[in-house]
Amino acid sequence: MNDYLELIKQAALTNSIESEEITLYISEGSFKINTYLKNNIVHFVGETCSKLEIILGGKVTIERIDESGNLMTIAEFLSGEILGGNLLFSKNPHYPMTITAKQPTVILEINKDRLFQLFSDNHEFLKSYLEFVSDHATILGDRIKHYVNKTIRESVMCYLDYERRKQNSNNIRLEITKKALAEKIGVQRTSLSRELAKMRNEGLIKFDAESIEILTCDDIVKTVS
Amino acid sequence: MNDYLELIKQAALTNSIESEEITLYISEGSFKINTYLKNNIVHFVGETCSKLEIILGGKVTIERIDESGNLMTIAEFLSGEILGGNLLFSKNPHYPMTITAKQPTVILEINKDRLFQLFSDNHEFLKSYLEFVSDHATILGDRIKHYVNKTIRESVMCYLDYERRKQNSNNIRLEITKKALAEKIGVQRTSLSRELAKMRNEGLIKFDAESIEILTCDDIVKTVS
DNA sequence: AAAAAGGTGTTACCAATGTAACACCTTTGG
DNA sequence: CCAAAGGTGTTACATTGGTAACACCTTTTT
Repeated sequence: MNDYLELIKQAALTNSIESEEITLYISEGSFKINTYLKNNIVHFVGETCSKLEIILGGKVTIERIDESGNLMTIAEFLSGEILGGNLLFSKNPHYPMTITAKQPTVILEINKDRLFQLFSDNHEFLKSYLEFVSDHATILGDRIKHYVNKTIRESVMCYLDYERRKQNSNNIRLEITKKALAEKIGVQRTSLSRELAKMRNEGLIKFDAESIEILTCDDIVKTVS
Repeated sequence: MNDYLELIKQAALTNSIESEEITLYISEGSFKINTYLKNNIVHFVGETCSKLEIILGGKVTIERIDESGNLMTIAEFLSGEILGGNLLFSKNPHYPMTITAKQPTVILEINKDRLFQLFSDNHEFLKSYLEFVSDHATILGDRIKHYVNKTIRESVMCYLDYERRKQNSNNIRLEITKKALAEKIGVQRTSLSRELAKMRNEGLIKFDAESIEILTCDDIVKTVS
């Protein structure tokens, strides 16, 4: 249990709460720790959201399955991020999509009443909470923009640009499979494959199963406005 | 000025604030009233958001113009709704898209510090605020789902279903022009026109310049899941 | 009333992308 | 080590929807 306390103190949202308080809240049940294994479902689509959750470790994704059974990853949340922040106080507090753990995941659950109490007692906490919720909402907004990015090439460029900065190299190691990448950007695997082949023909990239090398940065800068 | 006070007392978010307080806030400048004419720009894309705004009357829309100059209406906000609620406390508080008044519009502007103070002083207000922000975020979420609705037919079905319920009739009077409808669902006018023609050929609808009549409800129910 | 502006309907053409089918790898589990 | 499962690359085909061009209306402006 103490290692959980440590994790809670590390999370940006909860680090302004005293350890003794945390212990108290856990013992009285208004804070709770849940653990999930890989591919466990954290929340089903339509489930009522009645608690705020903070990811203490691991990774969850929000996925959408359309009528034809195609999978699309809408968002990915890692340690320190919150779930349900936008839902909890909403008039229609139902998870709009299924949330799944993609790795062994530890989640802290905060009861709604306790949360509201924390807002009143701890202005620092309220400030962090608002910041988190706001950032999430803008992430969702970006996501819209991202989907308005309609061509596959644009989506690929976005991804490459992001990874290029992250890995600080033009030779990008693929941390996920191409199949997963296709799901991430919401296109067919074969269409992604085709577009990558086109980009190779045009001399923009080189690639194999494990990596993509960017040959001309100019176009990326142009495309990713 | 008194008529504004009246409007402020009517808005769901602010109706828990006492009239005297409101008057005080206005006189000290932490509340401010702004008015806009039709097609005035309320906020430019990229502008920093430093205040919360409440629409007291009129209508604003959030529009996106893509590289090719095509217009798409992302959202529409009416009296009582708030602007900037998701931005204000965000780390990157810039309006992601331009906000335009579509009618003569009156907006109440609340200073960030005053807002935070109100959260502390008035828990009812905090609750309403959280509810508003949450609902907005979920609206944005729906909007994603809406854009994932990729075929024009699906978007049209959605619109027809919505209007059918609203007007309580299968013979739907078009309150907006077809051009505007095309912008609303983010497609070319001609493509919408073509799709409507197809649906007419298939015996699903009849239409003219002012109305669309739904002939078979079944498909709508099937399409709009 | 004449002219200009803007909405509407239609169609030929084309680019983007989903679908399906297949061959070929690599990884995993018995 | 072998077989099954799952990722990868490729291509022919069909559909969707954007573009452009035009004719026809209605509304607004002068």
